[in-house]
Amino acid sequence: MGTVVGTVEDRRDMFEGSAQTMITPFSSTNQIGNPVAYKLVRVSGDGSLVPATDEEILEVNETDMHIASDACQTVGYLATDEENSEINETDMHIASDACQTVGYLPADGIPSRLSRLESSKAINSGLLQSDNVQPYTDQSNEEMLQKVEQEERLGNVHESQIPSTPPDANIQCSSENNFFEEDQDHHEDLLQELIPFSSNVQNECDMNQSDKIEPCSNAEASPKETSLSAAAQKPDFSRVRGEICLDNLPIKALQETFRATFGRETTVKDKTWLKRRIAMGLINSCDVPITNLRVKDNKLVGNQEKSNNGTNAISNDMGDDVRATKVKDAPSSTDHVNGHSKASGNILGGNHYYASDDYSSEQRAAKRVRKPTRRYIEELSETDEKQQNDKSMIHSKDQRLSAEKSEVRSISVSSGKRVTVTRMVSLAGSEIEVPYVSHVRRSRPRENIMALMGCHSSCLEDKASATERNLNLSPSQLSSDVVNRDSVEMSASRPVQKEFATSDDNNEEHIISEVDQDMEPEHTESSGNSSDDNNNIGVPIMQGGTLRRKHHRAWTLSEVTKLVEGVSKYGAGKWSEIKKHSFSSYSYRTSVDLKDKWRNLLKSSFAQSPSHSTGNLKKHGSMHIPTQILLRVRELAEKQSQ
DNA sequence: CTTAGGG
DNA sequence: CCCTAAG
Repeated sequence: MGTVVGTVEDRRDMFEGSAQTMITPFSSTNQIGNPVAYKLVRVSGDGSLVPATDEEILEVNETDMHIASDACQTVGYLATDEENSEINETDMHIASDACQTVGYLPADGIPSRLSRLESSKAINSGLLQSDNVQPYTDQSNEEMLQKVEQEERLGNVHESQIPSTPPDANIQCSSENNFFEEDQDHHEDLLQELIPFSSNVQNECDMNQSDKIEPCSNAEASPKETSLSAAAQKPDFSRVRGEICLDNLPIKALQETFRATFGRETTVKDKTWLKRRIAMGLINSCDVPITNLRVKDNKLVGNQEKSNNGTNAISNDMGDDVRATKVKDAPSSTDHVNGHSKASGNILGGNHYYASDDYSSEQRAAKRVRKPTRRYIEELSETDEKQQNDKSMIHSKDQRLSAEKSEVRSISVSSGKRVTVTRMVSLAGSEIEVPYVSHVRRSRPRENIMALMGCHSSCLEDKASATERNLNLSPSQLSSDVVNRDSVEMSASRPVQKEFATSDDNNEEHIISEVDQDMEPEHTESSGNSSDDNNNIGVPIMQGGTLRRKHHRAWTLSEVTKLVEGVSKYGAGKWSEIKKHSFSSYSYRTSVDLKDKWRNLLKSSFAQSPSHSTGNLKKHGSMHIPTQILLRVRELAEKQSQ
């Protein structure tokens, strides 16, 4: 790595020193050794950029992050506790629509606010949203860009377009974030875009990283620096891209790039989003067979560009640049993340698309911050468990945030409404980012998930594979990673499942139950059930040995009958006996189950028998147990008690 | 491991 | 159903 231009420090200085908010980095124009300068600009009607006035700036400051635009996403990187708290304190009311802004916060204390302001400003001004936005660049740059843009258009005309993709797991992310609610049009677009990638959480992360990096990238790159500086004078499209300075490109250009990169068109006009996607594609190709290895935590990303070919592209430079960028990141990430070469640092932001992104970027951004240690993680999990018990913890995400100091947290505001805090969880050696949700499940993974997975195998598989791919830090590890896959899937699937289910935890169960019900009929008892626990349910057992919740199995009348018989024969409390004799064929009914069921029967029988003649029927969904049986149960119960 | 109970 | 404390 050679000279670094526009390092964090530089930026900080910028922030502190000048009233100007920096939105657009002059990456291409940066001279080595010169700090990156950002200028706040406004896009005027004709698409030209107008430097922000002091008033505007002030306005921004006053805005305090209340962004009304649609679908804006702001990401704050928190490097320190202070910052975290700061953010927490501040309300981020962002309602946006497809904008995404990322703010970098230096580890030291640079006011998080600034970054936000940056974003908000940009959004407010419409920079991100307008199609014709021209990056604020040098004249030469502008020219170049325009040219490039034209060229790209021409060149890319023939390219295939895939307007929309079938909704899939990705949606989950959006749904999670209330995407739909905000702005449908935009969101739809976004969704479309997201879908393909959603499967790959990691991509998201990568995207973030790249994105994040982008602004600073020029400064970072060592090897390319020379070229960069040279390029600075004469921006060349490829060059620009190589630098990953997508910032300078107009939306159209970005879209083109996107198309070139992913082979399909994008309707998204969100610059940030586009940049991200592109970067993602370049860095981590999800779909690209040529997998690059990315060492998540650290350094290295050997990546290849996806199919940049189409466009002028990103060519080699891109790769290098990216790498360089990564490298730069690497150190920081390495520091905090953990020295483990394993690079367990894969981050999955299943639901929280952005969150994950944030996180990753955060890592990079904040050198000081260290990734949660394993121990820490454990603590966290513990905390979570506690949380369940303690409600106080639950809703106070913010508090938690502040409370957990050393931890790096990413906060993402999606759709402007919710601030999501994520935490890292380690699964099978890989770390996964999990959203902090109030209703975090218990430590135990649910089998339901598996069921879901099975049902949506296609989606899930894709996801899984994608995830896996991404997760793999190094080629060699790929193979080994498979082991982790399960866990990964689990984590990944969760979000997905949510998607399908519409968000409630319970959904999963319901879905499964449905399956069960279908196969359940009484006769099954005879032998079918006996076949085995897993199959019957239709829920494959989880390979990894991950515990999955027993699939909910409704008790059939026959089972109840048998149970009653068993009780009468062997007596209540002899569950193991009963199980052995009467339920030998039902492997899925354990003695505990019998006991529980009996308890329920008793309850219902006593509750209901006193009632009227028709008392058989229970109001609720529970199965109607014939009065006879209930009577018998009562009888037995009384007998037992005696 | 089997039971009982609480969750 | 899950989890756990007790025999």
